[in-house]
Amino acid sequence: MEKHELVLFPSSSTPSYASEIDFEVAQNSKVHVKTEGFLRTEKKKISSQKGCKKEQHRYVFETRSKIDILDDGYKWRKYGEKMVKNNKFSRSYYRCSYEGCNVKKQIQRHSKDEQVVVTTYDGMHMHPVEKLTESFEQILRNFNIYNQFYNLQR
DNA sequence: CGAATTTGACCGGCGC
DNA sequence: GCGCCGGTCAAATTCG
Repeated sequence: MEKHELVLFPSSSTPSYASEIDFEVAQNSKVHVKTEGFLRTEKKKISSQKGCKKEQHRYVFETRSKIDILDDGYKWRKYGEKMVKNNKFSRSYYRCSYEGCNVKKQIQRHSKDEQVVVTTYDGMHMHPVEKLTESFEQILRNFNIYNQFYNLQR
């Protein structure tokens, strides 16, 4: 059985909650999801609005998979790529191409284990997904559940 | 030919 | 203040 590993972890030191889920995304393909309070809010200055600070959500997950680029159902437009220090792989910057949607994500490979892809999401989509790939439909569904759960708790 | 990507320039925050 | 570092812009280029 081919096993993917999907690990959600907080970027802040204080996780809001933790959970662990196993589910199958396809026949003979299981995904193990480890969640340790993956959402945090952060104050971010928006340059266009002087001094105005905006709360943004951020969550990060690592995926060990043969697949390099994870298709999460959203349409992304690449806008940058940068070599990061102490990492032999570059980091890619994407923005959600849905009109008015300000969600961004970064993708980079783990410096130690090059089989691990680290994906960082900034912001939350306030519009429906445009497409769903079969293998990641349930992952997405879990994301949405987590987002709703988190919003209810605040 | 319009849209997406590539890639060096640019910019702002932060540490020294 | 200056230079490094990470993030973004945008012109050129490639792609569909």
